[in-house]
Amino acid sequence: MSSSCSIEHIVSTVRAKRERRKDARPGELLAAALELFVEKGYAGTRAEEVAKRAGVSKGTLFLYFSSKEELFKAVVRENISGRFGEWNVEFDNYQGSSANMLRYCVKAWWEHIGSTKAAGIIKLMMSEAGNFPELASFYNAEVIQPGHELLQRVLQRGVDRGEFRAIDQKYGVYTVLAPMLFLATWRNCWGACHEAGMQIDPEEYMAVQVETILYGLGTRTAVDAPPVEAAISAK
Amino acid sequence: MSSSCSIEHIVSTVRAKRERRKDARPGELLAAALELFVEKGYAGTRAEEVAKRAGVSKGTLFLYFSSKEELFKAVVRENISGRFGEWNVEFDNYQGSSANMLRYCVKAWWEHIGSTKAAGIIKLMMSEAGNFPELASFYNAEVIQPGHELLQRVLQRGVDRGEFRAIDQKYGVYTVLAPMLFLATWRNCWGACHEAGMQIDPEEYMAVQVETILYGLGTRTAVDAPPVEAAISAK
DNA sequence: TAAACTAATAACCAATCAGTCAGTAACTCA
DNA sequence: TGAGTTACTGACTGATTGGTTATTAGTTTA
Repeated sequence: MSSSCSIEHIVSTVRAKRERRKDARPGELLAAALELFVEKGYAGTRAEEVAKRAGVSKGTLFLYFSSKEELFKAVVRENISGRFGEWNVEFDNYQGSSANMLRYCVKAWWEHIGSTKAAGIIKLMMSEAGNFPELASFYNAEVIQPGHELLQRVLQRGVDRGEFRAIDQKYGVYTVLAPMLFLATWRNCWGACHEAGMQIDPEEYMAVQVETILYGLGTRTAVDAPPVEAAISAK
Repeated sequence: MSSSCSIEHIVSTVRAKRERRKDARPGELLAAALELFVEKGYAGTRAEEVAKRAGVSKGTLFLYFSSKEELFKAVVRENISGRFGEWNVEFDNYQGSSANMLRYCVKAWWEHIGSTKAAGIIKLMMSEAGNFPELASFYNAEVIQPGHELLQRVLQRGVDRGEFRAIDQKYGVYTVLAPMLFLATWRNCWGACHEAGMQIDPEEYMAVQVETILYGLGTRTAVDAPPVEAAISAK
């Protein structure tokens, strides 16, 4: 009795241990690799450490990715989900003021990119662009250019409707882009640093930046408009 | 005659060849190391490559710096010349409008930091802060905090004189800081990338940002003020 | 139950690289 | 001139690490 019972127990335990489906493995490896690459850079990350964090052996890693460089490329590609299609649709259907639209864009960006692991990719590309030119131009074509275009449409809409003053076409987008990307990189760089004044509260930071930007874009109503939260949730 | 002459010639040639003073060597090594660390990151930079770029052997490098990590620390320290003392003095003596003062600050920062090799340090710290916590907190104490304080003084002056509207004390500085640091890092990350739209013209970029910021800070006169160049050179 | 197949491992190998050190060339000064 | 000093070199070493492979454990199928 006790023998068959214990054998079954062992079998079920072993089975539970291997419960993870086949294709869970690459995902876990990619997640572990993203974290480590962002944390320690490409060269500073050890293949074995990635494997360990994913709960497998080094051999398994090379079973799924033929080399460290392939793993790196997969990490970047995996995390660049071109969300620009749906965002452009949202843009086309938006009815409200351009000020609120910009507020909404910034908030959406923060929720879907800035505050997620995808922000790590921004830091990663900044750190490693020089070492992976092909990846850099892929990232440029897939993320940077579409992002610029979308943002340019937003600003242009404001200008066309007489809500924003006309500013430089090319460098105007950076007025919005710079504070956002700065926040994303800053958090990923100094996130582990707990010195005084190093930590940025994203909500407060963005609120201050957006309102100043809107003020700077010439929408006098901006200062009197409802605060960000209310404006967004109302929509 | 000819013999003594030729001997002297040889001697002088040899002497010229070794003309470099002793303490030129560490400087050359630090310069080479800065370039390579910024380009390829800490882990990706080979000690021998640093030595080669400085025109010496690897042995010589370790003659001047006891380890790669010491070299890295020296590179960061070397390029953090606390210029904040003199800038604070300039601040105290400044007579003009706060708008022009901010324009001047931005221009000075660009000339002395942003456009120089020192900007590479910014990227370097962002990439490696996680791997060198002690250096990160050194950089924080030596650069980030003094910088924030100086900028805060500038903004506060504007508020006190009724030139700027009162904005958040803590996050207001980022309105100026973010576009500047973003520019510096952007150039050091994508500088080698010659894709369309990747290159930023610093002058134009800064002009657009500063005027938008000033507009955003509530100085209605900003848009009517002379362009940056004129405003600075007039002072 | 036995053979065929799959997923994963851990020991292993070859290349790389930080750091060392025995040696050399030029220079100084007695 | 030659002994001692300084500045430097480059071959060498030991540790690390990307990548390979022989082997094992478990599953499926017949």
